Amino acid sequence: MPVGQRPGGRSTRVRAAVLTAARGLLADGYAELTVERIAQAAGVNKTSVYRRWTDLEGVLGDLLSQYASEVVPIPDTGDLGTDLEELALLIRRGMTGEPGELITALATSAPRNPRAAQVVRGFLTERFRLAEAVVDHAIARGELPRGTDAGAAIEALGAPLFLRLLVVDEPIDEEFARRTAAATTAALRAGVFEPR
Amino acid sequence: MPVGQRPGGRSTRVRAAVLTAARGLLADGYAELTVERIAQAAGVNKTSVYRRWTDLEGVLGDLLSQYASEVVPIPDTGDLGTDLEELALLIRRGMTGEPGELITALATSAPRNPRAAQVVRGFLTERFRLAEAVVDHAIARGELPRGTDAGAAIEALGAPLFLRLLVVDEPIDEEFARRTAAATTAALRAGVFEPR
DNA sequence: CTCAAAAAGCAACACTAGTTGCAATTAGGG
DNA sequence: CCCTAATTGCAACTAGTGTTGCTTTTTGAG
Repeated sequence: MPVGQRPGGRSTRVRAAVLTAARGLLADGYAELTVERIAQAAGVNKTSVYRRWTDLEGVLGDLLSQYASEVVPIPDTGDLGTDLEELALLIRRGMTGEPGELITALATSAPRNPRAAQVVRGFLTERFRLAEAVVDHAIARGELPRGTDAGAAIEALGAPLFLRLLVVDEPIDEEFARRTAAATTAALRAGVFEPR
Repeated sequence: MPVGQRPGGRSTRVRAAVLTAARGLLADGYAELTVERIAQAAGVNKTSVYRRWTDLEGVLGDLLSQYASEVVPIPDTGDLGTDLEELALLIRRGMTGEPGELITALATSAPRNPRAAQVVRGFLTERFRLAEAVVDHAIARGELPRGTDAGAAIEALGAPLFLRLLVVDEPIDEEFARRTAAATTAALRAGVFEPR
């Protein structure tokens, strides 16, 4: 007797159709993004979407976790300043693309939707954690003292970019990313993120 | 024949009742905040609210503009580092209080509500502009070179605080505010915000 | 090929936000 | 005090989101 999940066949097809439809609609701005519209674009009944994902945020979260599983190349050029600059440019590219819209959509519904909050926070935490390697490498090279707070530094690096993405509606250009990286580098070198 | 607005009497009473009701409900978390609930708490019909403010965001924006009109004491201690630290602590206090919730609520609905976006941006732009005085004073004292980008520096100072307020759900404690200020000071002193 | 479980479709429904038309109230000049 | 315009209250209505019960289709093991 067949009991349990059903990973093959139509289920996967529906799942894929919904996710790609959501991706497509996301490009036109998430302001008009709705479960019913996604279902319609996917050629699927809205109940299927609701039953599987519960929420619009559920779909978006699923979409974001696809990006989360992608491997990102953490810069390792042998110099802290260059690494941080590369990192800032990397974050910038992510923000100006599709994941940027996803994060915006999820972050803005985070206060009202605990699951959405968890998804964004999880994504950022993971990415930030990976990025800490840049600081750790600098420590290993002796560029920074042992005990430097890598997490705090990465947070400081990313924050201005996120502020522009989510609140201030100003362009996140390369110049801006570079200057943000330079600011973080200067702060690190000045010992701001050393343990007290 | 009486033509025009009607600033006196019941109109103002209703307006005040709605705003104070909104303020009160905001303290219990804006997740459950809704126009109907506010109207009910104010002892007013919801149509009155909709007609006057159009939106929930309209009410919140009105509320925020009350704070915007309050005078904030920009620190001027004679030292850049101390000024920025005071400033960071000032921002922190604003965020942990009522205006913090207001800004969160408005910022999260900004992507879907252009008016809300405008209100938050206007508020922050104004506050940031005032804060630039701190950098300008340092320039006047000769602590920083002429032409230093005050706006960019203040943005860098505020960003990490806003990131925690809006996305990362970690405490915005004094220690964090102080370190953020120190990072910005270091970047300023290293000449990161000087014109190229 | 058969069949039971699982998933999807369908349609009706509940609920909430926001709108509209009309009646009742109120401000404030004459 | 009277009268007109502004404002509010009230109730019905629209639209869109999400839910539920049931039927139909599909999967995959035997």
